[in-house]
Formats: sequence, C-alpha cells, structure tokens
Amino acid sequence: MPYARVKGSRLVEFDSDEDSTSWRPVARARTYELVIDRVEEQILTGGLRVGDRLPAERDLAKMLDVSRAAVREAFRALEAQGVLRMGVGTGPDSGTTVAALPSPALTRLLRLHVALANFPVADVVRARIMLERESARRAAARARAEDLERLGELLDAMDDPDCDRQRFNDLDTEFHVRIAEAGGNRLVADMTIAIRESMRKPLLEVFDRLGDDWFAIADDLRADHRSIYRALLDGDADGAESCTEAHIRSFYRHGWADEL
Amino acid sequence: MPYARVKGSRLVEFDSDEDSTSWRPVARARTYELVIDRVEEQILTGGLRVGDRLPAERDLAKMLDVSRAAVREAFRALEAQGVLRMGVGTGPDSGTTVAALPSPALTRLLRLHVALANFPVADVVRARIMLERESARRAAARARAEDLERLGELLDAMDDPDCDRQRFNDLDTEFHVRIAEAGGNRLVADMTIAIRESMRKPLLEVFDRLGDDWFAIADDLRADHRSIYRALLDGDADGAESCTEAHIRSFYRHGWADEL
DNA sequence: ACCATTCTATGGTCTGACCAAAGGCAGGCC
DNA sequence: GGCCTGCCTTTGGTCAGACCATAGAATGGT
Repeated sequence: MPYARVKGSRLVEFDSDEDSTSWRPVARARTYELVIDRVEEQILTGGLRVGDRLPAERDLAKMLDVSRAAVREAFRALEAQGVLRMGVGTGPDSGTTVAALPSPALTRLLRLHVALANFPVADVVRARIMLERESARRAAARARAEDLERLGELLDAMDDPDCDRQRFNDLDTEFHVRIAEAGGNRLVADMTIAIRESMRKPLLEVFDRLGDDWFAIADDLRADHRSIYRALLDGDADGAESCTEAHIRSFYRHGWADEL
Repeated sequence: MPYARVKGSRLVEFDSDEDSTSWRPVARARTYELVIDRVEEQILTGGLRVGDRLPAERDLAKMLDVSRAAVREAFRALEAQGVLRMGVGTGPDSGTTVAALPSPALTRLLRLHVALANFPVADVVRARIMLERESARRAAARARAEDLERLGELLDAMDDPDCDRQRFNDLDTEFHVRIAEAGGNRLVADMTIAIRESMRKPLLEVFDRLGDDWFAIADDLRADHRSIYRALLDGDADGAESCTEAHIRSFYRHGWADEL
C-alpha cells in the first residue's frame, strides 16, 4: 500500500505507456530513503517521541512492504545521525528507540568534516582559538572543584619525565577537552572536542619532527598550561581567555610557522 | 585476516578458556562499525582523499572478510553523514566515492539535533554569539565589495513593506550567512550556517507567536542590521563584533526571555 | 520462596540470488 | 569511414530466508 510497486522493486509514481508526450522521468528514490521518510514523518508529527520504541525490524518491514535489509539500512542511516538507538534483547533498553543524546555523532561528523574538507591550518587554528577562548572564559566562572582537580592531575602527569610525546599529546588533548566540558556548554564543548581531536594526529607528527627541540617546547607548553590553570583557579575569565589564545598560537607556530 | 573470527561472526580480541582470572570482557563492536573504522582510518591517514573511489562493495566485503550487508550498512551510515557518495553504473560518477563537501550533512545534523531540543537554547545562543562575533570581526577586515553590495540588497529587501515574516526570516538568515562567508573562514562559516539554519524554524514560530508586537521588533532588528552593516563598511572590527552580539541577544530575548 | 532452566523477542550477521543503471565495446548499416 | 544499435560488464539496490547472540520473561523443580 505505501508504495506503488513495479516488478523488480522499482519505485514509480505512475507507469503508463499511453502517451508519447510528457515522458516525465520517474521519481528516483531508493527504498531505504522512503523508509527514512516514514520514520521522520512519525517523529515530526509527534507520533514518535524521544524514548519511544519503533516496531521491530521484521514487523516494520512487513508493514511497509519492504525487505528487512531496507529497514535496517534506513535505521543505520538514522542511527549514524544519532536519531535512533538500537539494542538487542527484550527489556526496556532493547529494540530500536528514538535517541536522546546525539552528541557523539556530532563530534564524529565534525571531526571527519575537518579532516576531509582540508581546511587551511590557519582557519582551524582560528576556530580553535575562538572556541577555547569561550570555553576558558566560562570555565573560569563555573568550573567545579572536581574539574579543577582533574586538570591539576593532568598537569602533574605531563610533568613526569617518563611522559613521551604520544602520552604528552593525549594528556594535552584531555586538558583542553576538560576545560571545554567545564565550560558547561555542550554544543561548544562538542565542537571543541571535534576540532582538537581532528588535529591530534597532525600535532603528533609535528612533535616527532621537532627532534630535540621538543624538550624546550614542551616546557613552554607546560608553563602555558600552568598559567591557564592558575587563571581558572582564580576565576579570572579575562586571564584564562588571553592565556588560552597565546598558548594555542605559540603551539601552532612551532609546526606551521609559515602558514600563520 | 583483518579480524579474529569466531563462529557465528562474533568478533573477539582473544578467546581462551584456560584461566578463570582476568576475564576481561571482550571488545564489543558490531561488524559494520569495524568497517566504518577501516574507512575512517583510510580517510584520516590520507589513504583516501576527496573524490577517491572505494573498492566495490563485493570486493571490500571479501577484503575485510565480512558480508556485503555489513559493508553496505557501514556505507549507509557514512553516506548519511555526507562522507560517502554512492552511485551505480561504470562511469566516473559511479561506485562509492569520498564526498567532496560534507557541509550540507553537517548542517542537517546540527539542525536536527537542535530541533529535538537536545541542546538548551541558551547554549545555542552563546555558540551563535561566539561564532558570529568572530565572523563579523573578520568580515570587517576583509569583506569584498560584492559581499557588501549583497548585504545592502538584503537590508533593502527587509525594508520592503510587502516583506512578510517568513521572507524576513529567510533574508535575515542569508544576511548572517553572508557575513559568515565574507569572514573567509570556511570552517567557522559552516558551523555558523548550521546553527543559524537549525534555528530558522523555531525562530519563525516565535515570529508568528509575537502577533502585532512583531512590527516593532522587526524595526529593532532592521536597525541592528544597519548598525552591523555600517561597521562592516567602516572596517570597524570592534564595532561589528559588539553590534552583532547585541543584535543576537536582543533577538532571542523576544522568544526565550526566561531561558537566557 | 528461591534459583536454575527454558522460552521468546529482538537486533546482528551471513549467503546467495536477481534487478537496475550506465559506460564500454563490437558489429552492422548507411 | 562514421555513426548508430544493442549486448556486456561493472556496480549499487533489493530481496528472501536462514541462523546466531543477547537479555528479559516465563516456567518449573526443590
């Protein structure tokens, strides 16, 4: 019923040979896209709310008169966008439900976006500065004690002489991510994380390329971090903001001096 | 070869019964997610660049030792994120290729998420202010003559008495998007567009809810726009920045006064 | 009443088949 | 020779049916 079907699962709007004029090409649509439309329709009309369960794949396939594979591909696409959540079993957490927290999907997409679009490094750096200034400002005002404690631990770990470049990079990433999260703005934090993550590998390559210069540079970075940390402890929003910007700028100058 | 396989296509890292201690739970992962990882790996390491073709589904399935269905579900998820493009046939546009511009996908995803109220409005507004301040500052310094000309046209169009709320909203959206693009930072512009687009519908609903108050508010918005425009013409970065922030704040106060 | 077993519903995966689209290539017609 | 026609190959799109893995629910024995 839902779709006009012609042999071989080709989907058409009408299919008559009577006339040679107006051979309007048939509406192209892949089956799984039609399934997506049906699901979105239900969501937008309120037929499905956050947390609601969709019919089982087999049932929905029967209802829409398509194969289970088509339903699954549609679900996959929606799951990839964070709209659906799929789980096995029979309990309350089972089945396919409308998701509530799509943040990871957003982060992943943004990360890929940055990697793929081949943005100029300068653009990415400017975006990072913008985002992290905002996060630092907010974090100075509202970071909780446990956030600050964790930041202190990270700084101590980075001071460890056994800390190699890879580990330093990981700790550095976490330091910045924690500040973004402490800022309390989920959307801004997600964007910050995505961009910092997207630069993680290139950054590590720069570290390796530095040779023995790295030790001096790492000391500078540690000092920068301490400055930011102190500003956060003091609740000094302006200081946190400017220290963060200076830190990021000097950070990238070591690797991409010519592009900035 | 790629994966340790145990009967029934369950994927494990190790599978020994010899010891009762350290029954570290096996790494949980769905097959199609592993396929996604492989593809992303190729993209992030530069093994796959924009426009490159992936192996045919059947071939990749053989190479990764998974079923074609698993490959297809992985591709669907990536396609839904705008990372891949799939086309039939044999020509240059056929096969599965790495997509050029995930921007539309990013916009769609952000819009969906904000629409589902997964982010507090206050967070979205703060993100908008941060992004558009940056764009305005840059645009003041480097907007081209044609950018400014188009902005002027938009302002004139918004002054038209025949301009209804829907059209006003569209013009307003374009005004902000143009400024973001004039800023010259593609990454920042994409994020700006995504967020502004995501608020388009909710904003329109607010407009409608305002009743006759709308006329006075629209006048305020027009005046704000003119101020921003003048600052851009003057190359006044600080002015453009502060006018933009003030504009966005007052804009949202009309619709979500209690949440800001 | 409690615990182990079995049932059942649901997503996860595989296999193999056929359909549909689109460029490539060869053969035939002018 | 040049051009058109129709088959061939490649590749994604879809389907059908089967079996596995998981986790709550129902069952039954002690």
